[in-house]
Amino acid sequence: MSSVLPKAARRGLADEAADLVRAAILDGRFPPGAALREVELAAHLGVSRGSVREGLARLEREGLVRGGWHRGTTVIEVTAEDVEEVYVLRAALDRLAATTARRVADEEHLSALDRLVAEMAAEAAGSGEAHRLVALDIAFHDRIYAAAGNGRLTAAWEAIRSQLHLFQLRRVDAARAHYRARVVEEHRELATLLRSGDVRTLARRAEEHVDSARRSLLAGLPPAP
Amino acid sequence: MSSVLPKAARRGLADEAADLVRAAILDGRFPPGAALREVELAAHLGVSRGSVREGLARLEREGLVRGGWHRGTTVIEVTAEDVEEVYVLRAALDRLAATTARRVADEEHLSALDRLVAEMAAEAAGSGEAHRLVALDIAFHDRIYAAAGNGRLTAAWEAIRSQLHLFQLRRVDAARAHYRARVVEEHRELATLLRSGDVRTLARRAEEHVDSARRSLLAGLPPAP
DNA sequence: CCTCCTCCTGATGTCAACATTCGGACAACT
DNA sequence: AGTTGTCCGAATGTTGACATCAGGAGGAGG
Repeated sequence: MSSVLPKAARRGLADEAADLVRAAILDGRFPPGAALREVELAAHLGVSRGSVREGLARLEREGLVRGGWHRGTTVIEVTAEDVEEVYVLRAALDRLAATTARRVADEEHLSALDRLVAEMAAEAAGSGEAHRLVALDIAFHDRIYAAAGNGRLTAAWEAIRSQLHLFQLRRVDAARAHYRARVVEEHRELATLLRSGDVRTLARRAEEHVDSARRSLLAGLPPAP
Repeated sequence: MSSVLPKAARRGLADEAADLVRAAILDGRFPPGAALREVELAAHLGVSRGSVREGLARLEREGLVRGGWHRGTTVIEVTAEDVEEVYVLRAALDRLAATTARRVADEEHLSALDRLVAEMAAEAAGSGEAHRLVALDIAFHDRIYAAAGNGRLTAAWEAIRSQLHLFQLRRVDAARAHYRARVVEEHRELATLLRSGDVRTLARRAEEHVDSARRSLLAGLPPAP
């Protein structure tokens, strides 16, 4: 996840399986509501059910899937209520992350943010895949949380990160032009404020940034699913 | 939790194991830093290693234990940095939960809060176990999150709830008299503000409530563990 | 005496088979 | 016809055995 230190931490098959399934969900190969059967996944991924099970538990922690007692695991739906919940929480988390990062971020993190904005600008100018722009968007906020250096805060962010990723992908489908036009400028402003801005202004802008995303997504959603 | 329908949700052995181990940690039978060996727990609880493993994963999601690749699972330490992280995040979450609950809470939740304050007052007057007072403290905030009705927000709260429980137990050890004296009044004020208070005042008081707890805990901790 | 290498021990990671449970199909009953 | 009770299939929950790995004890070499 764009960490500074690759750390080479050896991961188990459970993490591997979680990554594969997560990628499949974000790619749309598992549409919202799809059932994720353990035996099926185990056979397809070439690992045991135990590992798949552990990987699915991880995705459940990320909020990408939901499961119940003897009721299997399914991909979450994207209802207006879900979007509302995630974005309201994200606004509070982003506000805290931004104000904290404003205090403690070092130059390395700040320049990394500038670099990401530059990449976003290049990507938005071209007409490439929208997926890549969304990935850069998420990576930008990953950096802010990393800069804040609060492990629990980062964990809370990671608990909604994947859901947000899924939502943002729908957002570009719904409002592609609008998204491309504003995404670069909004992030550039955030990067500037993080380097040398008033804390209160930064807090307000961080919340507004989320609110902007929420509204543009809700506009393209069915009102009552 | 206090839903109209008890739902009688049947739980698996993993949940059972997680509950047992969590209780043991909060009781002090597993002190901070203690190693939680899977085979040992499995034998002692009378279940298989797989179930214990899944239960430990759940406790890891709650932040009560930490684990690494082939490095086992250990109870978290209580360092000043950990306390700082949890309370800073909690302040942001509590602020959001309180302001949301102020808008959407129904009478049932509000009267439940009053009832909890009354119980706390009765408990603080007597000289019973401090554990019970802390449990009521946590339950009070559980109610606020339930009243807010945001599932993701509640999940974020539950990710630090058990750690907070652990910290608060240390807090009463460190500053027992101070805690008893203030805990009832602070919660009573929060309950009042939730029923009919200015939102901005409520938000400020919610953050101050957390800050008060943080400082009184940090005061009784070793400076550099 | 210190350093490095090797091996060993105890633990976790992984697996495939067994037991339990949910949900719907089907039929009997009212 | 609508409802209730029963049965069956398929998926999950659980288990014990096997494979793999981290960390330290011990000894050879410097």
